Amino acid sequence: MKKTPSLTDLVAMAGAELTPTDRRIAQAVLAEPTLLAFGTVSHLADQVGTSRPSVVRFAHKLGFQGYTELQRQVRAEVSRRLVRPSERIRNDETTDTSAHQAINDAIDSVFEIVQGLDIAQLVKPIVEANQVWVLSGETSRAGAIAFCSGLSMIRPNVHLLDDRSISNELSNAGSGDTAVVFDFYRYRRLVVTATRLLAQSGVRIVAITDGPLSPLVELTDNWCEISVPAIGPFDSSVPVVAIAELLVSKIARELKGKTTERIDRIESLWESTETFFQ
Amino acid sequence: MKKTPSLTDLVAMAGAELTPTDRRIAQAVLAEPTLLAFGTVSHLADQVGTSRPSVVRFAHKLGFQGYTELQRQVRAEVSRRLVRPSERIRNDETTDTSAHQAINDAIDSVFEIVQGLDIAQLVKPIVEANQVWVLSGETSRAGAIAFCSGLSMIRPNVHLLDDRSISNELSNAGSGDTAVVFDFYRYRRLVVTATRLLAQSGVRIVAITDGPLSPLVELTDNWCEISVPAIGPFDSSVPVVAIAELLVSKIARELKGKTTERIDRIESLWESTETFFQ
DNA sequence: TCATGACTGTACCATATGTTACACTATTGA
DNA sequence: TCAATAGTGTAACATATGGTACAGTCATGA
Repeated sequence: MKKTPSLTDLVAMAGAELTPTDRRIAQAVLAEPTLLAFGTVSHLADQVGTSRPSVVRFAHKLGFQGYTELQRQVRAEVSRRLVRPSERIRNDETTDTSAHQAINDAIDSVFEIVQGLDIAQLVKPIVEANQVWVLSGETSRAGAIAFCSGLSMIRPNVHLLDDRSISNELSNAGSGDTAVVFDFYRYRRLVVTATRLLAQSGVRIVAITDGPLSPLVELTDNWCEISVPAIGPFDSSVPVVAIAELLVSKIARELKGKTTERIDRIESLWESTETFFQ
Repeated sequence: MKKTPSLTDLVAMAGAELTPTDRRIAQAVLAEPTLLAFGTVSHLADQVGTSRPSVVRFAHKLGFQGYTELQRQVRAEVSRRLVRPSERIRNDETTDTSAHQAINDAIDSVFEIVQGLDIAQLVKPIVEANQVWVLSGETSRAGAIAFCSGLSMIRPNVHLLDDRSISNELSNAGSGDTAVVFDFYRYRRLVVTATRLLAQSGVRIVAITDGPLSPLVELTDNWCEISVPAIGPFDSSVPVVAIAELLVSKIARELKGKTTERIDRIESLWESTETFFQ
């Protein structure tokens, strides 16, 4: 029992009482629903090769008061198809595992971005950099930590800047370096201004942030958008950590030969200082 | 080099020269592109709470001759998404998809644990604690950061112990306190020994670790098992961060009313120190 | 053959829509 | 404090749009 019958259903219902012209319209519209979702009466009429009134009559036959109403119906249908499949499920079953869903969606979108976007754009400056400086806001701190932790294993000269070290260390950065900045809405003033300073001194910027409206975006072309879900009342850093680790793995692949050597070195260093328990 | 820049790209390009109203429009449109694809100037203006001319000006700022042209662009973008919704599967780099799978599985198991296990066992000592001490190994550092960051918002006396502070601070811990320890295979010697010392001085231990064989397990009954997936050649901290944030949200629910007062204080502090950019 | 009815296009209208010019307001800098 | 400027809304306008009445066309049956 559907509350809203689909366009196909409506055409089927109208069925027998459709005139030849109606059928041509139906055919066109079923093949390309955007004609109806986006187009005007005139446009659709032209496409089908008929007159505007015929289109309106078609809408009447389908049980609508006019073209406008039919269009509204089709647009709703199209909108539903646009949202992510998992979201569709969530909307259907109102479970209270919303945090779980939100995180899964966010993770999915992270991988989507990594595959779709030109990730090499983000990786290249980090690989080539003389020194790498990492900055982060509050919710993104965990991501920055994960990034530094991983990146330190595969290349030298990785520095994590926090509130204390930032003012001292900033002067050591210069042309040939790259700064990787993690920050999200309620963008931290200190982080933004520091990034701006770095950009001005010729440091290449790679930004992980939450959208084109972020103040970080205007400082670089190498940025990537991450959506931040909520766990309970707080913003989650899970997706940030995920993208951070993905970046590291991409960089590792790029560095190839040099990488294994360095990891071995670090591992032996750790073992010699008895950092590990087993 | 994209032939047709996406809406996101366009907003990013316009960047700095967007007025506050422009940004409100951009935000609305990025969150819900159908507003632009389907809606009229009036409708969008109403949704955003502005006037029609502002919407048209927004289109101009993005480099279009008018709203109509901007709409055409967005419709094309939306149409593309309708035709091939499986754009995600396009690139099949096996490393990514397997990492994706691994992370999703790990996240799933985290939520299973949280729902299945008696999570109250972990939450209770933290809620009741006089002071909370947080320790972590290397891969779990990000989780510890996330945990501290969240927990500090909702209760006082949360201390993150790192290699430097651990020897000094350890003596401040005692009966009535709780230590939350994150550590995984290749257990960090410093963390394990410190935890043992804490346990001996009557500090309650909550451990997030990787199984019953962990040296942390023999120090407490309040522990929970997390599986660590791999992203490329590295261990991922994503599940640790997830469980950390889930713990925080559970604790927040437990503390209920007491938290709001503290959060308000922190907020006003942030405001007076102008911590944030916007 | 004509009459009937269904089907389709033309002509027209009220309204909604995108757009522009202009006026008002708030903010900035001297 | 005042002038200048950027930002935003009001008013007006030409056009596009959905809708309807009416006329023309075609097929069918007597």
